[in-house]
Amino acid sequence: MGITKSEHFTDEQNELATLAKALGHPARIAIVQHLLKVNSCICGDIVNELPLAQPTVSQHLKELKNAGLIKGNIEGNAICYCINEEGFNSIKSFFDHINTYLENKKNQCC
Amino acid sequence: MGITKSEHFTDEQNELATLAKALGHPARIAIVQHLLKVNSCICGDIVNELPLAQPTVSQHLKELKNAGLIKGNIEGNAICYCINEEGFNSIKSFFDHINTYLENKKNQCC
DNA sequence: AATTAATATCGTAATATTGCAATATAGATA
DNA sequence: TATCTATATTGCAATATTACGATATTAATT
Repeated sequence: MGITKSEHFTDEQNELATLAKALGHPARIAIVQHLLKVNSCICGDIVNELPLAQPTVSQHLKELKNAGLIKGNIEGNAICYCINEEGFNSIKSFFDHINTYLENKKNQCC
Repeated sequence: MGITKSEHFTDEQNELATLAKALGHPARIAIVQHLLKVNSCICGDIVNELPLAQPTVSQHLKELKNAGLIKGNIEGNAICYCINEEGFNSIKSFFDHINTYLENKKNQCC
């Protein structure tokens, strides 16, 4: 049905899924990678970096912002984007958990 | 158009996006969390754990398997699933990069 | 061989996502 | 104020995802 039964899952599960989903498109990975590289923000530059039209990029930026993975500051008539620490911190403990698990090499099928 | 322009992005960007996308649904987060908890695998148990019908769970398991995040072993007429280290290792360096970046607190907008 | 049990696949309806042209908005500048 | 520049929003077509009933498959059990 294309409609996710969010109400049947925990808040944590829904939040992690929302964050992962926001990263689930190569354009949005590219945006995050670019922000990690140039550190301080840009926006028209992101449009120039990506092989997509300006409205499409704007939409991807909106999704990353809504998920809490990037922030945008108004700078005159331009908007400056950068990484939002909060969103990535929410993911961190999940992956820390997985890494600890994998380091202990318990992951064998039956 | 609902069709992603994968060919315009790098292999790394597409791979990370595929992995993130596979985790971009609460049911699939729940499956991974369950496998982390019970360690060795199960399958009918996963169906019982989730508030979804058996074909739906089967579909989610398939997506996680295709992404390389879980593995399945045939055990008689049952199938035993567990975490697949490889998939999660691919994500690790991306998040390590982000964590290093955030620890250096360079993330300020213009 | 027939039945049971566990899982996958098919088919389909409902909804979501992707992409962009056209247009709107808002600030800067002439 | 008119215009330019940067970004967002709207509207829509194409495609993808989600969910599940019905059915198929495969192996164990009787």
